[in-house]
Amino acid sequence: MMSIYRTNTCAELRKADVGKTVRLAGWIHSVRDHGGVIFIDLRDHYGMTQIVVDPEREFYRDLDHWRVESVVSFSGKVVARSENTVNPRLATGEIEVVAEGMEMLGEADVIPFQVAKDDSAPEALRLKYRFLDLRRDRLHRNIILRSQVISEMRRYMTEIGFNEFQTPILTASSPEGARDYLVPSRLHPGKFYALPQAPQQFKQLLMVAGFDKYFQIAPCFRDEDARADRSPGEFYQLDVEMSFVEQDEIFAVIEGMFERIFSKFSTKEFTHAPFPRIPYREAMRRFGSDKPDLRNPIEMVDVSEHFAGCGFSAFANVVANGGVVRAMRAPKVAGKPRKFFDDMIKFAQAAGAKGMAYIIWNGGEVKSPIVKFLTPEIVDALKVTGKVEDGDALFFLADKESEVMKVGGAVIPELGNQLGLIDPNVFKFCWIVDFPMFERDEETGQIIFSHNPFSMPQGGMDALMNKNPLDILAYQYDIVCNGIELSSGAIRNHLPEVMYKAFEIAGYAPEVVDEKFGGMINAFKLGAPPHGGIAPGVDRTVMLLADEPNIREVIAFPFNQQAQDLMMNAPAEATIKQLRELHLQVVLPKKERDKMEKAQEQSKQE
RNA sequence: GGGGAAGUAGCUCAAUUGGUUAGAGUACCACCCUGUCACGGUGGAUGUUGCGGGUUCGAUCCCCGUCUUCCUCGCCA
Repeated sequence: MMSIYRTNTCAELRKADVGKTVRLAGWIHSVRDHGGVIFIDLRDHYGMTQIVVDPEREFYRDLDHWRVESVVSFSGKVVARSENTVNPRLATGEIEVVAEGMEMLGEADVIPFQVAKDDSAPEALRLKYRFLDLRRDRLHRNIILRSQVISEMRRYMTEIGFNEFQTPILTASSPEGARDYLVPSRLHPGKFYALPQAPQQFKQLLMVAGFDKYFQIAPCFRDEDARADRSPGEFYQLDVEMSFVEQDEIFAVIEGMFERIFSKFSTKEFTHAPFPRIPYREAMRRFGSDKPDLRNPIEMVDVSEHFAGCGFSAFANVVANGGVVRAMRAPKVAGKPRKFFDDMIKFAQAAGAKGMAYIIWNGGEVKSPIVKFLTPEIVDALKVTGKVEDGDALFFLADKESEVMKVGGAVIPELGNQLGLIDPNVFKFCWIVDFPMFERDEETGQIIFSHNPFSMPQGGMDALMNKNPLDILAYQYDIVCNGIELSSGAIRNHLPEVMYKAFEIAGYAPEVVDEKFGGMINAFKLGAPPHGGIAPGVDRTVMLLADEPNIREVIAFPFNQQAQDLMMNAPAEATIKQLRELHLQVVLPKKERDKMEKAQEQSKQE
């Protein structure tokens, strides 16, 4: 059906349309008033078309303003532009529309920041006027990309036999994990629903129900603080669960999904399946991180044996006391000024290191503050172990292993960035596998679950009965791209006996397990298939594809860092009536009370 | 909850060592201009320098407090 507002979009008209009478509607992107002739760029979702207006036209004389971002519709004739006025940067640049009539559909006031030009407005303002910000090219494209990525995920999952399900948004609080968002119940005074942190239990129950292959573009809610790559409040994940599978079968599904998405929506190179699998402990040892950026060639190698009993007592003592010395090779830095090395040491110290040593190999000479304490044999051995080439340097960290890993995890990306070793034009994926099932709490000394208590321990019951708990690995994995964790997943523990035993090791009696996870355990007692899954983050995936450093740039209506919606003014106070219906009473912390009293005083004075 | 950075016109920024009338670009308003596409030109209006206090003859600048925003640590099965 023909629209009364337009015959064509602003991206459609070409030379072949010359002579047609058309009607276009959109936003006034820019106005160039030359006195005798006025050019208007009319913009809609699809593109832009130049409108030519004769100022003698009645509709022009009657109008006070051509204020940008007003919504108007123009009728007129499509005309070919003369050769020297064609705009090759515009898809419609070979034609223009000579306006014969115009209708103002939605006049705009003065806008708080520019839409047409790159006006770097502060984020709070952009969030308050998000609808304006979303008109801007970059953000508009990001949100479209997000929509297309989600469509493609659905298409892929459906094609390979998965069914999409919906799970409850109002559900029960889960006792472990992140902080929940709670929703008070009106019918049940004093009781609360919780918004799901993830549909974890539901998707497992769908497997127990025999549905075999589940997916959902699932909203998840966590009341935790924000980061650049973590939006507070809510986010979306491609939630996946499969029955009768082993880890590798899940990997194949997800690798296929990422291959599909990244080949379709990015021109950059990316890792093809199978993605490298790196055991957790190896990743920590080599990169000091369980989300390594594999674009960065720098990693740690153990050189403890070379420093054991050496003349550099600071390092020799660390080794003698059970610590480690690890080296990181910085390629082609021999020409760098002293300041580079001093700054790296300062950086390491800020990350918690007591210090950082280095040795530079340059044209057969060795430069280093510590070399005078070392024999030539040790220096040569370090060169071999560190795979040093002439012009390279080694940086050394010595401490307890956990400290060295922590500092190395900070220094490695910093070195990679500073030395320009990270190629922005590739995506490097990897799986981190074999997470430990248990770890020792450093403060209390107790054995605790190190990640997910519901993962299947490798070796099953036998391992739980006979192995040192700290040596037991779980079928638990992460997928990482360019240093960003896209998802965790696991083969689940579907055997009640194994579950009770795992919880027993972590210090939970069977009654406690029944009380907290009774629903799941009962389901597992009535015939549960082996199953597992994963849930790659949609926001982070789009962030990578759009090359955006901040997750808010790929979310249409994000919270700010304080978990507020500045446009809708959320969260907001509830009315007395609402509170009464929900049987709630608000008790503000003192700080907030003081703030409110102050605000009330001020409004009284006014 | 801790640490860091920032806060000056609607927006982006400047303002010498603390110095007298706080400037520029852009947006806005008026006028001029028939081929621009970030059009150009002339002129105009626009400020509680986040807020409160202190030091000083004098504070955008120094000090204290406070608020806001971003980044970060904790947190994120």
